[in-house]
Amino acid sequence: MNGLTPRQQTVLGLVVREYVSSASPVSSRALVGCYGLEISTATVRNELALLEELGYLTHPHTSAGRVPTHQGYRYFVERLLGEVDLPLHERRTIAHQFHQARQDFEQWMPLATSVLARTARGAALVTAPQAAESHYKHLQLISTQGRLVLLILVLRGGTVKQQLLTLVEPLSQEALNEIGDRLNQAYNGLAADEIQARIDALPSLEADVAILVVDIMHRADMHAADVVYRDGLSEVLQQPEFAEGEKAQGLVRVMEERSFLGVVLADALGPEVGSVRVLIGGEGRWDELRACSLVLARYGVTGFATGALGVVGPTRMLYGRAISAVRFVAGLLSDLVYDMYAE
Amino acid sequence: MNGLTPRQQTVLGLVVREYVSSASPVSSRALVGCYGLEISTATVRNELALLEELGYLTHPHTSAGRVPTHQGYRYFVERLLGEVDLPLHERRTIAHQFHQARQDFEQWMPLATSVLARTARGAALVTAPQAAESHYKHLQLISTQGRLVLLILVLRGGTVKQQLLTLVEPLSQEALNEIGDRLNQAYNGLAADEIQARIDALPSLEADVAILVVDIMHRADMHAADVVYRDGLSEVLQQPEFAEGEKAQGLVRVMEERSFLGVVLADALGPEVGSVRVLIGGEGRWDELRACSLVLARYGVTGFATGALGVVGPTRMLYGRAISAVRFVAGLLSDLVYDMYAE
DNA sequence: TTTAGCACTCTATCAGTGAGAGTGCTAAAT
DNA sequence: ATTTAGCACTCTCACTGATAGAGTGCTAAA
Repeated sequence: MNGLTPRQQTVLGLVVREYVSSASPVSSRALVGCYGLEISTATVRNELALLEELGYLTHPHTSAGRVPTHQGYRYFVERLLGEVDLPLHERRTIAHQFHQARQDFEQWMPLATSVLARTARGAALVTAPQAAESHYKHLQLISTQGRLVLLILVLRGGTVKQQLLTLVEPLSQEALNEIGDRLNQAYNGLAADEIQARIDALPSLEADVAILVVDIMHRADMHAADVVYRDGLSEVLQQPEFAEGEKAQGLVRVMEERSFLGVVLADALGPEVGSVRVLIGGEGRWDELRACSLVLARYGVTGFATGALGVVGPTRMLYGRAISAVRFVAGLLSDLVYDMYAE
Repeated sequence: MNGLTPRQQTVLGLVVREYVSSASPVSSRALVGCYGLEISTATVRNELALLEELGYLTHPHTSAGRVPTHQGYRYFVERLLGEVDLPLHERRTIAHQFHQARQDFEQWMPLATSVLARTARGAALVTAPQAAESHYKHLQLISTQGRLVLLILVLRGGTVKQQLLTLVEPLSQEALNEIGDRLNQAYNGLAADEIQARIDALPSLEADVAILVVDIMHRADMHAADVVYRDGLSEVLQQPEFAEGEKAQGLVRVMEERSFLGVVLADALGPEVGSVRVLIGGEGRWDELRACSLVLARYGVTGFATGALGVVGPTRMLYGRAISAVRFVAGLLSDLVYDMYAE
């Protein structure tokens, strides 16, 4: 069903590349002039007219050059782009940065986001890895002042949750340690529901803490994807398609609104770690994204912990760079997650 | 040195209020018509001309109404606004939300940011509270797999830092607990430098961990303000002053760029918790902020832990709302920090 | 099948125009 | 001395042609 002749593919590819780099409609003359085609402008015009008829290109108006349609971009991404990869020196630089930050947990997400934004030349979004299901690893109760206690809960995979807890009456740090030790022995490696099922057997104080722990784990399962790291928004807003404030505002809203992001990520990616997905112009489902493309991937280890990451840009984006950057960074993050979960 | 007559003050105040609400230059007719002044438009025009001569107002062009200058806004904020406060029902709603989130540490910053943005009708920025100096509270080493160990360090004030640690050879969880216990006993309440001074006395394994702890604490002291919570940017971009993409981009860059924020916050606020500061049009020092005003405050407990928060908007912003919102939220956050540090 | 040539269309730009808004000034009124 | 009415003046904004330029689509020849 690949209805395009080789020459049509060449022409379509050139139109996309030229439009991506110039941001203005591409004329037949520009194609022949800049890319050394061995055919005349008239022939190119015929091909362009045909490609337009097939739905890969449009006309802003009668006497303007051609602009790719969403369908045109899709064809480009799926059939013309081929397997792309970042240049070796870039891959090396990035891998080195990740290696340096390997031990420093808190740097992972900001680093990934900033690297992704700069490499893909777009606005980057990264969500923290979320465990498929939280598993208890370690609890520590720390006495603060009077009846106020700081509860630190470590989950499998290294997620740390903290919560305040007000006791009915003050307890010594030793007493708190004992409670912690008992719960740690009883619950190590269990999921929230399994803990829930064993609460009855506990004395009341431990039970209170355990209820809180279950509550925290449930919340962690629900809301982990809420934390979204962003970077590179201002770079994207420099693109001419966002010169009008209204367009710019649309993009900013997409980037800012938590709920929307969650829906798009879930819908476009699904729960499994897999290949890079490209979403062009909202793909008919999201009107707010009509002018934008997203390049998305899920990283991590399916069944243990995964997160999502992606690049947002105008439909006229550098798909090659974006796709390879997303794939590469997703791979590096997956490695980090794998190290944390392999047991 | 208050050179303005009462009537001039009234007129200036009305111009500011009207311009803030209408976003277009204010004519003498509009002032008399909408605010029921008992004087004619001609008299108002005389006053306007005088206020312009004194530098409080400008003219976009000959036949346009008046627009406040930065100096005009400053006079308005300092002398005409008076003591403002949020309406009681709003204060109650916000206090209630904070009360609900009191126990849930991780909610504090996002909640404060979102409340601030919505209440002040601007873009909100909040930095996490940073201890003046980190103090050791508790260490926990958690065995993960093989030689990989998760180090959890709790600092006074409830800050939790996590870091990976690769051992030379695997150790059991019990052995790790013993190391943790020994360090906890030795270091409880100490600052990084004090720990540094006592490392020599330790066996080599403990010493390695202690070096890492000191390193983490130093990093915490340096970089805590790096984490900035943001919200409400898209609302501000709806304002007509950001209709051109270029202006919008300037604002987004200010909001996104870490380094810049740090400088502004440090410079405009200083290290002490104090009253609300208003920065109008960059105050001559920051050109990127020429079209923006910031309403800033430091919250927390001076000498223990403080953070900064603020609202960014166009110079034509609702100063009354913004100032009272910033003050109120700063107060609530200070209370939370106080609870965490009072010992 | 390709190409040269040409008519045609649409945009972007510039100057010109008239309506409208709002001021600044002057002279009269209080 | 202050306030006010009246009016001339200025500047913007929106609309209107008119023009140059870019680029296509079509036709007829190679």
